[in-house]
Amino acid sequence: MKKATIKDVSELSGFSITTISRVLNGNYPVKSETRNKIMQAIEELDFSRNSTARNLRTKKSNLVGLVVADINNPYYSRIAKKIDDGLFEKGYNLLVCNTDESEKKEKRILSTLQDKDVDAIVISPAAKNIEILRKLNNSGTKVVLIDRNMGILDIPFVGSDNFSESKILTEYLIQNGHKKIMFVSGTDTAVTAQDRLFGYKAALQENNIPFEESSIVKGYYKQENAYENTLEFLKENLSRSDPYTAIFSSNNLMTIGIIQAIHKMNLKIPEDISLVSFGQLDSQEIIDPKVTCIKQNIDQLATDTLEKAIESLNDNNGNIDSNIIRDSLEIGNSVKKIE
Amino acid sequence: MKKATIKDVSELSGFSITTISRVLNGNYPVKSETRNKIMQAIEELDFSRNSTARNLRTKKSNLVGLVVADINNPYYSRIAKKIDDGLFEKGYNLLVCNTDESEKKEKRILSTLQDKDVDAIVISPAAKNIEILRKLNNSGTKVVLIDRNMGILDIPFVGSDNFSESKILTEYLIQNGHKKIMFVSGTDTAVTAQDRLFGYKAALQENNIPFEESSIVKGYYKQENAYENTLEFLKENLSRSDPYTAIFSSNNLMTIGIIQAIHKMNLKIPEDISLVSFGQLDSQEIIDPKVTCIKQNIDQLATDTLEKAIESLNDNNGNIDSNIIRDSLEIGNSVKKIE
DNA sequence: TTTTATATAGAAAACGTTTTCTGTTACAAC
DNA sequence: GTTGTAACAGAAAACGTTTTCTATATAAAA
Repeated sequence: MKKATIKDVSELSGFSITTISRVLNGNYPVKSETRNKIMQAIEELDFSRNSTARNLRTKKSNLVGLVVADINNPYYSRIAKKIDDGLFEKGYNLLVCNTDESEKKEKRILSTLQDKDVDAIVISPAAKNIEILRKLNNSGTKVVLIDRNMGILDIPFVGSDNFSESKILTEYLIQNGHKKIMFVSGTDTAVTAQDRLFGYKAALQENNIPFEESSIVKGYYKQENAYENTLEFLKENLSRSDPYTAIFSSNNLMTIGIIQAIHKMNLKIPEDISLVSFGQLDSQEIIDPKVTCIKQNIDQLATDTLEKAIESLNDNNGNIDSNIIRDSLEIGNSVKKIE
Repeated sequence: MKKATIKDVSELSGFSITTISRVLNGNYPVKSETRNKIMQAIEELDFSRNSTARNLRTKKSNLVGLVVADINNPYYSRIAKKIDDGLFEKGYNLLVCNTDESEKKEKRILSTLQDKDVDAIVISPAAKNIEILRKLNNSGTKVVLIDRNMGILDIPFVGSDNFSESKILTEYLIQNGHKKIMFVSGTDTAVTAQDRLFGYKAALQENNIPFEESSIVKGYYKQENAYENTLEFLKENLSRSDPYTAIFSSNNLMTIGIIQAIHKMNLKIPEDISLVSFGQLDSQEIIDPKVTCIKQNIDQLATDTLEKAIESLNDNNGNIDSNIIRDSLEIGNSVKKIE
């Protein structure tokens, strides 16, 4: 059973292809009698437009690419959901792509998306593929950066003030008496990872606490890596003369890995070690312990991103404004006050 | 800066459009000298194929639609991730769509996907849009059902044996002395919801425990609904002469809502009330309490689904086999043994 | 030598739409 | 009456590919 085309509708109804198209698009006067006959033929043939042909002619795909590290991260899946909902209402569909934090994969994805003629790309860049993004943006594919601006200032961006918030989170630990704070870092190439580290360092410095390179454990924004490397770190920590008393996790996924590592070592939070997290855990309230964290305003982020995306799809005067989301410090019971 | 087309490559290199296409596709002999010159022109122009035009001609979109209730549910996002990874390697991209368990929205989505000429649809149907799915499948768009087979037997399916596993889970409660077991149900239209209910009923019956209609709380597979309705139920439960001692949650999301409701009532699990869940919670091990559940073998499900999808994309002899995933009963500490 | 196959390449058709031209007709304005 | 304008309709071009035909030169087979 082959799908009917406009031509079939034309033949059945006796009107030209042009007129069928006009009925479909409603952008040109058509006698209502004509329209009715055509509608009837459409009904009869169960016709619906082939959007590939349509896209070719109109140079619009009604496709938006969403490029994130991992759709399985609730942070991104919540964003995906909201954006998909909003765009679907506007007639767009979402093409979801996972970079796995790999620069190479991101390159391939962007190239694919360009070939697919997506109208816009919403991306949380894994790497500094700045030139590619800029080229896309200039060639008519609207780009919206989320979460990580990569220092690109001429493309609209929505995300957190990672530096300041990371500093606040670190200060909270310091206020509670912690001086030896281990830092589990994110992907080297991600700007957020750097900014969070800088925020941490700034807090130390302002409080005259020396920064040690050895405080940094690489977690690459991944639960698995955070688990393994934290576990190793904790083992060594046992034999230190001045052990670390707190851990700063750079994102939500790694926090889970870190908690697992702590459990594995039979340590208790916060009695044996304190923990704070940049980014909340999903269904925080049923997790033990309740982790003190920077609670990211994901709904706001998603809403703003959606708005920016739609805006850029509609008009062509590129609005380059950045949109900094205000997150909040949420106090849990994962930090012990020490002297 | 406009994107270069084959025509531009043709003009720059001096060869015909046909030959360019052949170099691109490598399906026809081309002198290596010619090829080199053309490759050079391609490089120079930074040319890449317009896949819309390509799709129109070849009648392939290299697009696969993934239709699920909510990509934000870790169950689905894990599946999405795995399928996306696998399909990307094969040159396909994933179009993610959320039905929100709405039959109407699902209809719109399927219609859109058909217009977009997707090569295949992987769907966990929200409603019994059987005819639509069948029509799609017959018209050349491969369909793979996941999680919910909707009683459609002529379309490949991958999912759990909801009836049996639900029965096992209920029996576990019964073995621990529970007789008054509240059941939080899923979406009425979803087959899984029915099967899980039937499994629960079967277990009661085999153990000579009368089934009461009032034991059922509607949760619609949504955290929010489960929270609210369970909360109400628990309030009433306080004043019962023979209070319910256990709760059976039909899926992972609702389990979270139920735990929240229990916490809200200042009740303790399992001391005050026992809880089992069909479907595990994400990062189970850091959640308090560890919920006894049917742990769904999501990786297996995703792998098998991917395999079936690729298989159906490649050849045309529709393999209709069902693929029942074996899940496991995972014992936590959320069930109290009573006399 | 003649035939047959093979490597190579281009012209043109085709995919299913939208859009640009062109052309009627009817009717108002002068 | 002519002219101008709006409503309506179709023919044909265009979007950027792939594929089918057709054609030439060369090499292998007869």
